Amino acid sequence: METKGVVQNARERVRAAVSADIVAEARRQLAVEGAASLSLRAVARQLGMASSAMYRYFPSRDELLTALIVEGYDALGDVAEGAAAAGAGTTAYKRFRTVCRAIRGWAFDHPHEYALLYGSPIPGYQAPGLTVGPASRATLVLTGIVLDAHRAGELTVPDEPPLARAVAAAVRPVGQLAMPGVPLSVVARALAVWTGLFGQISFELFGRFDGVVDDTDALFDHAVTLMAGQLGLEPRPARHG
Amino acid sequence: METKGVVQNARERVRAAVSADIVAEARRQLAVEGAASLSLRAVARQLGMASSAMYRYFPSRDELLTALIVEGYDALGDVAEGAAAAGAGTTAYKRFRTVCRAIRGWAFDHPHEYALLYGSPIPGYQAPGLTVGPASRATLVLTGIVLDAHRAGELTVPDEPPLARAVAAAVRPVGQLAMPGVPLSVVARALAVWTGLFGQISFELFGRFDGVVDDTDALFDHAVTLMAGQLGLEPRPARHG
DNA sequence: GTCTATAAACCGATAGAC
DNA sequence: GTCTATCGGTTTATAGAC
Repeated sequence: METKGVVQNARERVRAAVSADIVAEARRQLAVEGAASLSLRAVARQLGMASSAMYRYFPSRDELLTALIVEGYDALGDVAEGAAAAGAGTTAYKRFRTVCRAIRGWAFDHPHEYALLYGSPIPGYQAPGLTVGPASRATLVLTGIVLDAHRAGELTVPDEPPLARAVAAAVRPVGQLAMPGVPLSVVARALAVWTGLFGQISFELFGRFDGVVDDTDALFDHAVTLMAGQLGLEPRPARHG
Repeated sequence: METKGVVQNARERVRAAVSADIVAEARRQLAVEGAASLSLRAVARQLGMASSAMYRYFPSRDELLTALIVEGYDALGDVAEGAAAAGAGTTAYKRFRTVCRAIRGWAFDHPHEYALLYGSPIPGYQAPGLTVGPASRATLVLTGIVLDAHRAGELTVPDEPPLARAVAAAVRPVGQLAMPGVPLSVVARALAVWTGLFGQISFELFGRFDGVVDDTDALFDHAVTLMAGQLGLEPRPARHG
């Protein structure tokens, strides 16, 4: 029993190592070529393996893609969480800026991975359920800042007409899940900021600003300022109310 | 001379017709399969042509892609301009809503074409210069609304700290081009709204709201309301000042 | 300008020996 | 679990007859 256990552990370890090599090489190719032209054969070739050997590790190309997607979401999640942790103790406003900039930084360092996560869907590929956990990490960091700000009284609830009933119903579930206690109007704004942030990054990364705006660094910083304002996050926290 | 001219015209007409057929079929396939798997051969097969015959019309796959992109921008531009024209005479606020909804509607009717225009860049494909004209049509409709609102005094210039110098410098050129006379702070907000609009549509279309928000219709309408507010467009125009 | 034929690749996936 | 060999398909692009 003991021996078999050891062997099995050794085997599993080797298997895990090879599996990691495959994902690493796939990620390398993704970074160069993009997701569309990722192929099992090319990965196998580069690794000196037979293409058929891949199927012991990934039953299909889509499984490999899923692994890459999960890895990407986790990498981005790490970055976002790290930035938030580094900003612990400062204002929510400052933390928000830091996290936004960190997310953008990761996107620029890994453009193809970013495109894999937030760009066009890959035709014929359906993401399995296990991607939703890692996918929500970066988002939860942002909503967490809003939640913290609200609890700390650093959040100026905007003065606006009440939400239409359909809007309130639409945002209530995600609000209760990610920002319990935060007014639904702020939840709706947080969703708009969330899409705005990734819209900004995507526009930059996908070249939509080419020939329109040169200094996209400055533009991004200003966009983040506008987003913070939309959320009611002020540079100097308002008096607690 | 005359005869030759007629023949040449007839030839050109046939050529243009076949060329249009090719683009139409390619667009049909794009709608089903997505841009990544668009192939000259498949188009030829469906049209009953030899694959080699395609090269008389499009010297490479990229040229066909360019034709599709230009066609897509023009279709979206038509929709946006049509919506703006239909809203002529009403408030800028209303026109803005109508145009946003029209753009979203087109995107949902042509998801793959939208992805081609506003999704991940296609690896290895470089858009030639002649796409920038059609590409800017929809955008100019949006900036045109802001410009009109400003001229009509329907635009409440937001109360905010002055722009950082780098931001002002970054947005000045596009402001002078698309919204001459409009304060740069509003130009910057218009850019943010522009990215926010397409970010919202992309998030919806690419499934980023799946499991987060169900009623994306209501969410979109509310997002547009927030955007209008950001621009200083109010449902009831403020007193001219 | 359209055709056949072909070159020279590529792909995912599987069968079966070892 | 890795290999060879293969199936059955795909692609872009070109050559040359008609």
